[in-house]
Amino acid sequence: MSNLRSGGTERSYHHGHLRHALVDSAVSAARSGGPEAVVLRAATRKAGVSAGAAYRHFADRDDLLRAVARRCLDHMGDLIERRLDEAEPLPGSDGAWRRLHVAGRAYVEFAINEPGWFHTAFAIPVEAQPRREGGNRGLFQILVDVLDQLVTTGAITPEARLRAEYVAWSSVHGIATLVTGGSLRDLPPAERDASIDRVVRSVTFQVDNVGNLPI
Amino acid sequence: MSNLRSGGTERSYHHGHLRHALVDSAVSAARSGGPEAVVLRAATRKAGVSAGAAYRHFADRDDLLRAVARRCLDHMGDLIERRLDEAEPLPGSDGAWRRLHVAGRAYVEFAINEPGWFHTAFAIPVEAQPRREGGNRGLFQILVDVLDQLVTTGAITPEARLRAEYVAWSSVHGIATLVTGGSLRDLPPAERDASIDRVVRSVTFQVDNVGNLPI
DNA sequence: GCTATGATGTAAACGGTGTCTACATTGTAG
DNA sequence: CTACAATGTAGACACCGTTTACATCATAGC
Repeated sequence: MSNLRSGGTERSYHHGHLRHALVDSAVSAARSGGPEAVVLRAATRKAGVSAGAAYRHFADRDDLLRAVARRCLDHMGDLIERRLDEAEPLPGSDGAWRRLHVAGRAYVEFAINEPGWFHTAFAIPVEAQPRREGGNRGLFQILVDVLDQLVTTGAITPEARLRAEYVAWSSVHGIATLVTGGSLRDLPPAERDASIDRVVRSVTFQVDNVGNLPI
Repeated sequence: MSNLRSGGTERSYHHGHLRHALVDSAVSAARSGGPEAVVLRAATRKAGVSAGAAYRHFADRDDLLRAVARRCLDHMGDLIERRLDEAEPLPGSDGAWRRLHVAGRAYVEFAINEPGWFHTAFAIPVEAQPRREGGNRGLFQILVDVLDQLVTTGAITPEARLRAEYVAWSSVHGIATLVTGGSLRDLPPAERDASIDRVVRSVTFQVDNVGNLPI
């Protein structure tokens, strides 16, 4: 199986799809080992190619890591879109609230089921890419759309909409990182799930209430 | 300055405070370079000692990183305690809310002013250590105490207190990570600060409101 | 069809890293 | 004073990212 293309045909001097093969291999490694597991030489080895060959397709290791992170973000977006599609379509503001809730739960669900990919997705900054053919909208855009629906359905005021992305995202991203490898990684599963539920539910109040503190 | 103790005295075969020296050096490196900058060999070099010497004091590199992370957490706790001490002491529930707010702001303040230390603090899981002589209470305990005061002052019900740690911590930790090196790292400072403010303020509503969603 | 050229892969090296092993030196308990 | 445990050294090993000079290939233009 070494030195063969994934198809199984004997390969000649040129690989043909090396860039893709390297990313595939690194994505697979990141799934179980996180960002630290994406290592250039290992990827080239699995592709049956010399180490230097990688530099025909990536400027450096970070460049590969960025490509891997993009794929992880894609997987994440895919799951969230899928969960949104599965959600029962409630009319009006109820539906909008429901979608915010579903998206938040899916975000944490991905982090828990694919911690390696989740950590890799945020291990390196990656500029927003234009929407790919058949790809999802991207994490941030999904969130923006869901929040916009809260306004159009009259669930919240335009004032509450202001910077609501950051509020919602912070909560969900925070609990996801703390629970997967962070300081809360050893929480018993039941307590962990209850905490996630509490946090995701609380996003509602966070987004809905805007204004000055009483003090 | 090489091969000399920090005091300046010529050192003999034994260093005397090597463990401390290595941690100091690594903490200093982490301040500007984050967790990736804590490298064993560099630390031993700066201590004027051979690479292997480190293994008399640390099981491996992660063991050193853990020690560094603890110091970073200490620094974080110190700042938060300081900010809490500086806060004007309001009576009753107003004071309790104020303290929650101040602690949250201090948390993000540390992350922004010391991103290297902040990321190092959470780069590796570190078990809660018993309170050190003269040290702070530890991040989590500070939060617990602040939230308990919300109950004792009657600001929130015991029901709302349940798992409030996770709610408050998630928001604040989330915005801190997103804004320092995360996906929101390029936010213009004004927008960034406004977002932080919005998030920290929203913690109030998050903690205060508990119950089922309308849907 | 032949060939110049750019794209892609190779081989070998470099410096850096974490880690181990066998050995040297030193403080200290008995 | 001496045996021993603690601590530091020297040198090796495998691995990593990265660079350089060179080999092979696809193909555009004659």
